[in-house]
Amino acid sequence: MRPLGQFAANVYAAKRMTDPNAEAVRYPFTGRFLLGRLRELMSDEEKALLEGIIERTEWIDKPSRLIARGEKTDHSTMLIDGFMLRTLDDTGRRHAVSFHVPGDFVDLHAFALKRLDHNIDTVGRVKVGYVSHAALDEVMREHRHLARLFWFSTLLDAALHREWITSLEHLTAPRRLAHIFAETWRRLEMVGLGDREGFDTPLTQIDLADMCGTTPIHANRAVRDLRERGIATFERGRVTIADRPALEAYADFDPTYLYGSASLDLRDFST
Amino acid sequence: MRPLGQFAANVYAAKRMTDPNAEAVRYPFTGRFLLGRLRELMSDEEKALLEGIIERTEWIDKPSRLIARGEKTDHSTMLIDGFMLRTLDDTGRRHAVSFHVPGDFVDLHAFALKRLDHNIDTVGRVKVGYVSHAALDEVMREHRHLARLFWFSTLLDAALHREWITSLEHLTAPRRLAHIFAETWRRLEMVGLGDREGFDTPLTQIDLADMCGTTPIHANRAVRDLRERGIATFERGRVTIADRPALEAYADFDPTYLYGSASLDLRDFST
DNA sequence: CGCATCCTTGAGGGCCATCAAAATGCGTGG
DNA sequence: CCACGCATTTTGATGGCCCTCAAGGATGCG
Repeated sequence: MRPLGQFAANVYAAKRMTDPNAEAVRYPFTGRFLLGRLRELMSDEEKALLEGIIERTEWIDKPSRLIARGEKTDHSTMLIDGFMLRTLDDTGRRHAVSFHVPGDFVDLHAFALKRLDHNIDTVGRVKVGYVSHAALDEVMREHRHLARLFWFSTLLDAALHREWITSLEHLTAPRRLAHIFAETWRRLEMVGLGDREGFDTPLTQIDLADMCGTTPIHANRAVRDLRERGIATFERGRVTIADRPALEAYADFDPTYLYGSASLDLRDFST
Repeated sequence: MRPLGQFAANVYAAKRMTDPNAEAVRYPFTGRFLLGRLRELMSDEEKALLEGIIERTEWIDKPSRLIARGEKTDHSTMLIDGFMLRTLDDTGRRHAVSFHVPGDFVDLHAFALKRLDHNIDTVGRVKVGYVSHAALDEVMREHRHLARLFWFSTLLDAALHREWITSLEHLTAPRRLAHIFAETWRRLEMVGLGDREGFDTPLTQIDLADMCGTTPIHANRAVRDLRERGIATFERGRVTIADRPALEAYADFDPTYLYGSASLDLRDFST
């Protein structure tokens, strides 16, 4: 994988970055949206507008299917706290096509598509915020730059999909798992979550299997492989990374596809 | 895979559809853009605008890398004739993450991302049209509805990615190949290409391998599998589908993710 | 007619699915 | 505090899919 550029070891060291925690406090519902990516290009007015169109928030305690494939929706969902999976079912089996962390506008694309071609499933306990499509439409009509940022955020999803495809095409199951851990950790860092040793997550090994495209049994062997290599450990509720360079090397991980602020030369979105 | 709804056997039979060939004649560069999807919602003014911002067209005779990963671009590319692959390289091997047919605005997302995280490779002989980002920006500033359609078209790419992921996660190589044939045929039909028996394509078995995430050797065995089952044959330059229902059943193919006009209830994009 | 590219086939081995079963951890209720 | 049920995690054995290495055949182009 040819690297596109250097990525600072500590993504928060980059210039023009926004302090993650301050944002999350000031904008409790939407403070992590595009954090670590292009949030530094959002004006205070835009941030306030976005925060203001969250009409309702909700805690969902148990893993559940928030939106089923084919359902017609008139609102979109901001993931405020916790994790979600985007999934597709085939006979008796669930397949994950992407994973979401706080700050992700998980079904913004439903605004344009109206019906999703996939499910949105919660993982563990989550807090979500709802925005009506009518409100989105109104805000976007008046605020072209914000509309452009919304577009950008859906393009990020597509970039994640592409990386997931490549990962499925050329990595073994343990390496794919390593890739998932590496990506998740980076994305959590971007939005001010995770810590020095790893991150907390309510994912089960069954979820990991859905994400790796393997069986739970083999996912377990992949977990064991990472443990025996001294790369990472997985316990219920917690992923601990013992050796980050080894993890990222094993996964053939190059974070440029995340379009993080630390690789600012990657895009030019100031208009 | 749970079907979302019925898809007419002949996608052109649906109401409110635009005649594919007439469009391609009237708008020689962009007449297939969103054809079979939401083109019927484009006004004549919008169609003319889009056609007008194509600044230059070019025939490219040999398979080549049109845009390399990481390259900075100030224009986007409309695929007018022929086929393209979106690829990522890893050590010595190319992996395809999506496939493009005429009418696809292949790197519209480069407008927002500026640098792509993947390559754009041509397959066989292609004709492309170029649009500067400045022109795109100007058109989108004045024409909100057209801007929305551009957004929609990039969301289609993401939907294709998701289907590709699912296909990789749960289908064997011969079935993935069948899925690629089924999808390609449908998409060509949408834009007025392909025919009753199949479609012409300059894809090699090496390309098929890159698309399936297998080796060329195994791709060849997948081709043989489809031939021996009486489902489809692949010769240089031509895919012939012997048994469409068998093909689509074998591939577990449900075309709703293509968001075609024939499944109009899938989205509501009239604003 | 030589060369390059693509297609085809065979043999051996590794990754991962499936079937089967047991151990661990957690929440609930007694 | 313990008993119990349930979901999750772990391990073993067998077999199929697909990779790798190797080699030969077809096709098209200069």
